[in-house]
Amino acid sequence: MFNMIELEQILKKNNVKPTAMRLLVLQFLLNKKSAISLTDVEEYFVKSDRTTLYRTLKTFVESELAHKIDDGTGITKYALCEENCHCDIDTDLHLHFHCKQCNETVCLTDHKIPNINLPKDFIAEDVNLVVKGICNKCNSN
Amino acid sequence: MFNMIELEQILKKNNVKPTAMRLLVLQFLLNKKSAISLTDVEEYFVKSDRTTLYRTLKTFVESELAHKIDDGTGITKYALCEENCHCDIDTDLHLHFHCKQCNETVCLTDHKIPNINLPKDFIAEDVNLVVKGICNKCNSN
DNA sequence: TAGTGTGTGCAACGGAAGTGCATTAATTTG
DNA sequence: CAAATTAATGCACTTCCGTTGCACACACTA
Ligand SMILES: [Mn+2]
Ligand SMILES: [Mn+2]
Ligand SMILES: [Zn+2]
Ligand SMILES: [Zn+2]
Repeated sequence: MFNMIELEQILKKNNVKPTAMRLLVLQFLLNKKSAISLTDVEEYFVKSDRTTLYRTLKTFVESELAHKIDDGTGITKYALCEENCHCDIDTDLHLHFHCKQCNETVCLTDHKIPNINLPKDFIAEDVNLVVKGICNKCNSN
Repeated sequence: MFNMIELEQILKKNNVKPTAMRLLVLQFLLNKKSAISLTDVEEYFVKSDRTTLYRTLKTFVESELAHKIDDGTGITKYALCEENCHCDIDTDLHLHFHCKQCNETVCLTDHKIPNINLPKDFIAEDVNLVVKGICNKCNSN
């Protein structure tokens, strides 16, 4: 996948100091196909503290390296942003899909959020679109 | 607004036994223009217990009298369904708007959720579309 | 090397949803 | 009508997750 040098560059590009933990969490996120929760990271890095991981993810979100996902499960998920993403409402926001069977949440980055007509005087600043159902993997089993 | 007889009929129509508390909560919901949280109800009915109100709302949702709204604030909101609503994915689901200023969440029942194209083998069973920003009221002040 | 700032770990807190169980109210049945 | 059954309510308690405060460790800079 990615070696440490590459991981470092990703962090530096987003003005995040490449500490050991951050590099590992970044690697973890890169290897995951679906969105992950704090608990997921916690269970993987048993040696590290929950708070550190929490703040690592927070740092990633604040530096636009990752985005938070509210998939309606009540558990906040995280996923890496795509290259050059600024979580812009018109160009970057995409659909999220939560599978009720395998309980995984995925970014459908190809499915941008459709333009939404709001009533007069409403101003949109952020949009969240989540579809729940059965994912492709679970469906073909 | 609605008198007790009418309120009773609404409950009975949805096979909910019209207890005193349920009638009052129904009335409260009917008078509210925006979606309400359990805490909202709790603060209004100080004499009643939170659990009772919690279960009242739960009963309403289960009997399709009301629907739950996850507006991304982390606090579950509730709003009455429209006449003949069955929370059907194709016909009933609508857009929700959360105002960052007044902190209110409203149902935009006229704005049905647009048809969403999913990748192959994905099955949609539920959709949640929430727009955050500034509402019409806050915008005109 | 001393000093300053940032990152990490431990502990504790807070809000909100949910559950178990006893009590009370309503409804059915003899 | 009285007894028995069922449903609703109230209180206490739990759980889960996100978050914060503070002390210590590490890293960089003067
Ligand atoms: Mn995403
Ligand atoms: Mn609604
Ligand atoms: Zn699945
Ligand atoms: Zn507003």
